[in-house]
Amino acid sequence: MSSEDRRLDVLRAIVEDYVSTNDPVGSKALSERHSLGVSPATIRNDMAVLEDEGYIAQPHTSAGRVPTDKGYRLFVDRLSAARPLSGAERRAIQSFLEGASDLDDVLRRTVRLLAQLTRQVAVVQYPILARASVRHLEVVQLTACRVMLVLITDTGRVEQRVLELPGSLADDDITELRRLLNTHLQGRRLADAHQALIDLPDVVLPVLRPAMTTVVAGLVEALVDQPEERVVTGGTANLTRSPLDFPNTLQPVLEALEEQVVLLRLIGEVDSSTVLVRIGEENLHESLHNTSVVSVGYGAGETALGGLGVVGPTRMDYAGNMTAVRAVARYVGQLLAGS
Amino acid sequence: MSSEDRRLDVLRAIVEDYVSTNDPVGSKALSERHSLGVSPATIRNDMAVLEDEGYIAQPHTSAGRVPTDKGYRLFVDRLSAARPLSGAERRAIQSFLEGASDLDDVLRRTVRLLAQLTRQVAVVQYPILARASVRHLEVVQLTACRVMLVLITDTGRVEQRVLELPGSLADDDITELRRLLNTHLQGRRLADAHQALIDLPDVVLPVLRPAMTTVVAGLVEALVDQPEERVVTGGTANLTRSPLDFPNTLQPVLEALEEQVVLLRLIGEVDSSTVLVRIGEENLHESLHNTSVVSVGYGAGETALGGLGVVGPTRMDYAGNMTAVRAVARYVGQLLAGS
DNA sequence: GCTGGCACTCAGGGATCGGGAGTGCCAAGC
DNA sequence: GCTTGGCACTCCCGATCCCTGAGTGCCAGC
Repeated sequence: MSSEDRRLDVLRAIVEDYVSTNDPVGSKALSERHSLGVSPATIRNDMAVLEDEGYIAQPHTSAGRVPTDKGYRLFVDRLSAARPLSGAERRAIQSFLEGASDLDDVLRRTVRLLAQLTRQVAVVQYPILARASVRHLEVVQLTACRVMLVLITDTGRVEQRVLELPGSLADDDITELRRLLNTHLQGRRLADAHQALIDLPDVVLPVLRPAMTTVVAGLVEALVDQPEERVVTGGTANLTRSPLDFPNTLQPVLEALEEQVVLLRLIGEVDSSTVLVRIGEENLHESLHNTSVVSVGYGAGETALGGLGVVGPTRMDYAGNMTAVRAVARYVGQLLAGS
Repeated sequence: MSSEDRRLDVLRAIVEDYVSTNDPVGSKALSERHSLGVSPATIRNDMAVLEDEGYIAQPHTSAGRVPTDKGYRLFVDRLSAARPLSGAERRAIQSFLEGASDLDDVLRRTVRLLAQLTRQVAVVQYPILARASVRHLEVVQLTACRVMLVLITDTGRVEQRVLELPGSLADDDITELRRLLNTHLQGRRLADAHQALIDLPDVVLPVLRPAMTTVVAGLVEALVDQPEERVVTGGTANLTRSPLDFPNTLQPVLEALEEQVVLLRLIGEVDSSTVLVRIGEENLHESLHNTSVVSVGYGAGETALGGLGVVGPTRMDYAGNMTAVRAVARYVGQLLAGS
């Protein structure tokens, strides 16, 4: 084992100890708790090097060392074998998710499960509209010239939208509208639906044309141009578990977690199915500079249906959380693909 | 002015000062900041009486006085004229709520608005299903023997439910099912729909009977027996604004606020349109024993469509919050009635 | 390159102490 | 009989000080 390797071991040990105790860790304690095979003095030398390289820091002179963001980053990158799920966890996941009826229910359970498994704040994104395809499009007349469009996707999402029509429509017209929309859109991916929608007003009876134009405009705007992505969060109470992690910075974190936009950027950037870890200042949003985010895409195929993940202090159990996030994503992916 | 009246004035002054400063308030400071027309010594005597009667308490000997739950209660009960909304607030409400498209949007904006106006945690309940009536019921076929029921109510709620049918159905059967359900249910209140539903399988062609029975059972269970009520919350970051209010008790409060059940009991018990205030231990849920809840029903008619309110420290601006909650409820009521 | 020894540095935790705000009580006054 | 000024008393809070102990960096020896 080269001295380089041992230094990495020391870093790993520091991270592990610090994560579990929340105290700056010193050379003596390290040599006692881990069998590194060298004396505290040697560890001290290694620590000095690690500090020079920016992987650890000491809060004040004569205190132990604490991993920096860069240190956590190296630790995470070096994380080789993911800890497998325990049987209990496996059962927990299954029993938690089975029996869910609709999409809302599935995601609510998922976020709860994830928060419970990781003891962090959990965030789950609804299946991305753009990547879903149309299962059904319902047109419900509210008043003479107001209709509600209800879109149902193959991922189970139900989106509604109220539109004001230029003129009043009869029942038959509504039926015709519905029929046309469905024959042209059913099975199509929303991302590809734009052209089909644009062409629709031309194939319609002149009487219906103004209405159809409005409906198409509404659909394009609401579902293609600015598709409304949604997320659910849970377990925010976990942020307060160790008050030391967020001395005075809890408020901005909570505020950030209430912003759908922020969360979407946090969780929704996952393309593939590899777990993504953002540590401390790697997060773009300033309020989250002392949090870490572990996220992954879920979905059956190669492109993710959506993302999910957890947010917590940089001092978190990365290995455990990565395993949990990955496992939950797989289960949810199967569940949603099967429905 | 009797001495009894003056004591109430003293109590009011104590509450006001304590709410704004968060410091136990003493007799001298009180006589300086309020023109009570008597000397500190007299105020001390009144305070002694108020303490005997349990309206105020001192954290420790030789400290100022702090209102007790009972004191806040008396203060709130004595609150006569509600402070009118300022023009700015009025405009804020209108601009915040206008332009909302669908129900989700309205409620999201409402909760945000309420949190912003009161600087507390805001909770808004979705219109209660049982008090809504059916606008449309859609049946969407997922696979040969799985259908998704989508209920749209007159309050704009869209509820989905996936059902497993006993046998496979053809397209025509689905259409017939949909037609039957809608002709029998449209316009009916969900609370009254039970009987109509039960009778449905009998008026249907024998081929459809098993499917109809399943659908009816599903509907009855999901929408009448255990209607799924929902709430949205916002502004939880406000809980951390004054860390002194929840020294170590923030976690249980956050946990309680994540429980739909707890929130529903908190907000959903409003029947009329009078503002309800729950102070400290008046709240049934133990974790909320040092919070106060201000809630009211919203809705156009005499029976509330749902409830909304705010949760905050017992040391809150009751008058202001009651006004804000009442005003927002009125606007939301109008908005939902008009759609 | 590892190790034991040693001097040095501070953060954190009592212990001490004084100031100041607040109280309760009492006797005098309107 | 209420109100008021005076006065002794209480005790929280913040500042100060000290000291202990964990931890470090460096150096000489193996």
